[in-house]
Amino acid sequence: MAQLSDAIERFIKDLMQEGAQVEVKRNELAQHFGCAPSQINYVLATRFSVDHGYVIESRRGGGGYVRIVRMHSSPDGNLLSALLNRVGSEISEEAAAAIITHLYDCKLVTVNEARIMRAAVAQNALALPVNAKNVLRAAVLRNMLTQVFKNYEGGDH
Amino acid sequence: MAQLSDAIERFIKDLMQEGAQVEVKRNELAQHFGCAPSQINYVLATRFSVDHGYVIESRRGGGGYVRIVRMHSSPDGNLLSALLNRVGSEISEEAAAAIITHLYDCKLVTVNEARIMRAAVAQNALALPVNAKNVLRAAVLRNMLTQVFKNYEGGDH
DNA sequence: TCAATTTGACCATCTTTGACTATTATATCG
DNA sequence: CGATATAATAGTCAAAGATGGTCAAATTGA
Repeated sequence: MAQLSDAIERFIKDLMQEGAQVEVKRNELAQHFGCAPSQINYVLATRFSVDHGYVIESRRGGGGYVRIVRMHSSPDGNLLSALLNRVGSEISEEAAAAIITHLYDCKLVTVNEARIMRAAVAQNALALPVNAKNVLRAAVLRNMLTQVFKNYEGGDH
Repeated sequence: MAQLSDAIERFIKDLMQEGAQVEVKRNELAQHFGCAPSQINYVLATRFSVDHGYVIESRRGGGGYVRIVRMHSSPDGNLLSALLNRVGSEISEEAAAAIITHLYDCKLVTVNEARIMRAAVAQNALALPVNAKNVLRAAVLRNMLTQVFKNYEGGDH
């Protein structure tokens, strides 16, 4: 069997031929392939993860959707994964600041963006026991990093 | 399927093109879209809340109306304290996002900065029980807000 | 056998509708 | 004229509908 997941992956990538993002209805797609809706999530999780260079956005309820966004794939293609990896599950304020500065040095963020990011992961932003702070800081930083690498073409929000 | 709520939101915003306020008849609007009158209230509540920068005024009875007023805030020193106040000790992701969008509308942050900020306060950035998330989110947001206003006064780009 | 895939039951969130309530203007009655 | 009934609006809230998400068990293919 030609691997359902592969077929769905192919289908989505074809849809993305032009444009860095595509929007689908989970249920419609599932019906198109005659499979369980959650199969779609499986494909997204295994073939369109951040490590694969994609970000998924979705919305539930009436008029819901699933949007697959392809991130920059320039020389910085692997940088995100590398950085996310480096951040890991917890990180100190200093290390976080260093990573942010690195982003700035690479011209991936502006001075102001860097400042905002540092503010988000500063000690006093996290009112918790220190070790917990590091876990939290890592989560916040990972989220911001992913955002920085997103590629919205002409997108607006 | 064109998302009734989105269509109504669009319609109202188009009406507001010129002018900071617009007045409509709830029932007429509902009839125009062929929906229940309370649908209008839903749209107003979810897309024209105070956090989104709007205020709703209305009057019942004969000649009744619903007036949507866009708040305008100047980037003066009071806005920061107003916002910090609004954030308080805890805040939901939606409210935080709305505040950030407001900053963007006021040209106090760029699109990218706004995106980074939203990412920093997103649900999945905070791996904790929900109520704790709100407290944390408030702290992170307050820190970023303060930073944004520092940039503004320091003026440096 | 084992890892990848597929499915299904149950959960979370957003939207739409409708029944019931509250308020205000206008017509009517004494 | 003043009190009251009636009509015209808008508001609330909870249930139903429409999507998407999660997780673990079942299945499959190498």
